Amino acid sequence: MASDVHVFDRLLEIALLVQQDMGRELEPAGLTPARTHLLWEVHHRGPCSQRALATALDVSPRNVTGLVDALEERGFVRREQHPTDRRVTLVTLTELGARTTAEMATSHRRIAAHLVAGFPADRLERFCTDLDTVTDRLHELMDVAAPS
Amino acid sequence: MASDVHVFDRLLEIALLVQQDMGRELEPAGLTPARTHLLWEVHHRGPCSQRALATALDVSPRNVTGLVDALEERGFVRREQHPTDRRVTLVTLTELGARTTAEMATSHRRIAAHLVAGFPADRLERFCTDLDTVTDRLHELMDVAAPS
DNA sequence: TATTGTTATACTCTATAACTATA
DNA sequence: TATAGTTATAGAGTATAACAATA
Repeated sequence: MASDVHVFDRLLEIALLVQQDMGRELEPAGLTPARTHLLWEVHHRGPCSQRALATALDVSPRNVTGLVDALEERGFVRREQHPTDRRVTLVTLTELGARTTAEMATSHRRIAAHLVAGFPADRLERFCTDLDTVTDRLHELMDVAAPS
Repeated sequence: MASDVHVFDRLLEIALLVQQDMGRELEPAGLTPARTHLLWEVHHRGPCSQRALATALDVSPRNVTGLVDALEERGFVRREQHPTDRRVTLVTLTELGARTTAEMATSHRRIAAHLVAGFPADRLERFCTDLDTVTDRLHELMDVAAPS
């Protein structure tokens, strides 16, 4: 049963499932996948400029404007002035945003725990190592192939 | 290094990378991710009704209409009459569509082979088994949680 | 009456290009 | 001159609702 194709098909399937899961219960609150992704990024990086977010998400600055607009309108983030550079807008989490991302993190942990429940320590260890390898090679492929 | 959270983060990362990769060289030809997904489905199922595609892709019938319109316009698929039920439109691959999906399959095999290159047989075997387990559990989670 | 696909309408995500305010 | 963010415009993906043709 173990074959190369199998691996790719599985990864594709997993990609679809994970994507579907991200922000399914969140959509009612206006947290679409793209907005969730941005919120998640701010959660990890702390207050940051929209420019930085555009780069991090590999998306146009214009797009970030729209996403931040929507998130601000719904109370998840706040736009603040950069202390020294007046061109820059700093995006920060509101209390609601912080609470929401904290819940997401908890949810991720719960899901991940369920996914590998019952794996003996050494098996989990190997699985993580292999996942790392595959991820690294995917990154390589993307970077090498990217320069159109 | 091996931990539950690690697994989820990796899967999320992989999801993003795989998604990005799917149809990057194809976009110039008008093959966006959603259209590619539909094309891929027809490749696997053979000629099928738009209704069946809507169900398979978990998407509205209206959406399928648009995707098939675009694919037909670009010569990847053809609409044909169902032999007995005149309500039904059968979507089939054109020669171009068949050639394109064949190339995609080849590309998948090449990528997958690279991802697990150098894995000894038993390690690949275990990795596939674990991927299967994780995929199955993801499916479970989605199905259980889905009924809103 | 139920089903298939379509038209109508609307919202989200995304991009490029032109513009404003600041460095 | 270069950078950060915005307005303007456009294409793609998605959904619901109403409708036509067919079963």
